[in-house]
Amino acid sequence: MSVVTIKDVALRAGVTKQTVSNVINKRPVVSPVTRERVERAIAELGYTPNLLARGLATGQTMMVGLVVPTIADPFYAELVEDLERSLDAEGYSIALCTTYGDPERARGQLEILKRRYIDGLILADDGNVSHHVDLLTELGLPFVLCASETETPSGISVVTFDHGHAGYLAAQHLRDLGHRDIAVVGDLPPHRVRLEGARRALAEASIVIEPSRIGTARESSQPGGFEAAMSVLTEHPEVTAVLATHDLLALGVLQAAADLGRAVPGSLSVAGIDDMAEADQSHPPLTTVAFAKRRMAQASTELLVRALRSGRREPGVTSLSPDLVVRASTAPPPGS
Amino acid sequence: MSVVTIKDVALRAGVTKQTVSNVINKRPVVSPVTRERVERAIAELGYTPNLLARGLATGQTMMVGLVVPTIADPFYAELVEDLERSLDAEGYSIALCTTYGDPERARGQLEILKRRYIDGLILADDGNVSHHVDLLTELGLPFVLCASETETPSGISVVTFDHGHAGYLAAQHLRDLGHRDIAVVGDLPPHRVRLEGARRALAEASIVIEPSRIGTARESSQPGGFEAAMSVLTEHPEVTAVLATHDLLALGVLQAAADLGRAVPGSLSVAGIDDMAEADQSHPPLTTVAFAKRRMAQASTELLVRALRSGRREPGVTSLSPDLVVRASTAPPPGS
DNA sequence: CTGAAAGCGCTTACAG
DNA sequence: CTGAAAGCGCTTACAG
Repeated sequence: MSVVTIKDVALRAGVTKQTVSNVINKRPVVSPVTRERVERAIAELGYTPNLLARGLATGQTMMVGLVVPTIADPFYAELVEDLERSLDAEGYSIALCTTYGDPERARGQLEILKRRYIDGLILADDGNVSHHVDLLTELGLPFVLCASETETPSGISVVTFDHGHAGYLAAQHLRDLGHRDIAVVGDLPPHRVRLEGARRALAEASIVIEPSRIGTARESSQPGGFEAAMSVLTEHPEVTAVLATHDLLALGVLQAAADLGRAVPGSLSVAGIDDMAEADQSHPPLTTVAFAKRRMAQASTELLVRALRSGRREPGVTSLSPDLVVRASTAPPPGS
Repeated sequence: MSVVTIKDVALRAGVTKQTVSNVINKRPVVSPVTRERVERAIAELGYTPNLLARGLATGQTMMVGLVVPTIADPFYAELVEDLERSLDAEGYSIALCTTYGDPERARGQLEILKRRYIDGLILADDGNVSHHVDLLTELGLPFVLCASETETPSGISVVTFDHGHAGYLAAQHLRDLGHRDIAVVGDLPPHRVRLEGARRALAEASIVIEPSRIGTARESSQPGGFEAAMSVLTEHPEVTAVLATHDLLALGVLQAAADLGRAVPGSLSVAGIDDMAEADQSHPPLTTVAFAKRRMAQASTELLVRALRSGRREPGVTSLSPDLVVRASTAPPPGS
């Protein structure tokens, strides 16, 4: 345990500690020869500034809090890893907090972070946004919100994905393949924006999604997608492509297609949205629209760092564009 | 941003700050009436001690570093989440570092953690154990190592799983179902201990694993398991059960069984080891042996906290017992 | 360009 | 049981 302090360095270099401090902080007020001497002393002693003390003196801890509902969900795990990477690149360390979606726990965690005098924080929406936002503004820390959903509270910095464009891209892809008889599986409230985007893409080719071809899933899950797909596909065997508003639903659609003897993509094309890890491993691998967590991480970091440097809030919504990922579950309609 | 300090509280309560400090730290030297007055002032002002300042004064930051190779791997993600939970329960916050398996990066991260004066750290083995151990002892911080593999450097605190017992449990299960013609897929160097355990269990029923029935996989992956299983099962069609030394391999075995027209578990039983998330979602769901990350997290936390309190190292290996998880991929051999 | 002083917010002996 | 002092390791004006 090296307990070497700035005082030791000063002693060894034959100067006072504020001169050492000046050298460390690269203040251009130190004569080259003195600097050189101090630097040698630092190297010889293996000195490295105590961040706690510095934090207390400057009010800057170079530490940011990361608040996520859980890390067991791969989406958040990836996001946290990407955030760690981008924040690390800016010199910030990370204090990780998980809330399990519990507002009480979140409050406790935030209290502690505040007592640690972190510089700011990034939190991933876990559905309790409004609650957290109140709490956060109360704490007075700069923060940015990574919103996975479409609701975006105003007056704060939020980074989100353009869900409408996601729907647009998926539908555009199916449309460009030549599909005209397209069904939608999903129609869950949080996916409405995606559906609208899909409508827009199809409208460009004068294709209208018939209401009867929209299968409302009871929940965004594989079974949910399965049931909805079974019902839509048996009622509308003429459908050649299904757009699922989430990969989980799409996985269920794949299952339904197998049960109905519809080869994918030979007889039926299936596209999802999200690009979760499983999308890559389904049979066949799923064509989908990816939300790039890394970009979300970078944008969030950038926003926070800028706010930290400038010292003022920059409220507003940054909407990230998703990417189409074409895999093997989509093809032109049969007989084209 | 509440900037209320101990001084403000003292002022309001009409005492000096060290009396406030005494109240906060529950030192039994304060008269009830003074305490009451101080506590009211604290409540009224919403005072909460600055952990940075306290850390500087006491040398205790109540912060521990968590060093893992990645969080994108669900194993580590779960472990980190469980560690966060158990450490939080002990009052510790977490500084998260990912190394990506890069020793250089690990060194950098550890340097920073040291400068933050964290109290101790827990790190998950990423294969560079020995490297890290040197670095860590050099840093002089109390730490415990979560070793997922079997190699356990001595002289330090390490928590690991009993891999031999894992193999034993899997083999015992197959044995007790009545299987005698058992093949093994795996045989990778890191899985040797598991294989030994399996041998032990089978030996108790006088069953010997014929060397020709051991399929050596080129790597611990689904394709690796598939290839090894194809070769063993075609050469030894009499085999009624396969023990894979890892779930990934077992998933490959399942695939091979499907290709060979062997129904699982009707015609062939398959057991894995690890209980990764996918094991629950295969067809059929995989019988396996689970390594309880939560227990690993708890044991590690306990060890570290004890070391922190006692102020001295407690080197040694804590070997955690795994659990058999029976799902649908195993059954008695056909015709029994 | 360098040094003496005060302060960040807390705690820890140590007198009274 | 309470208060005055010194210190944790750093930084920030401010004289020289």
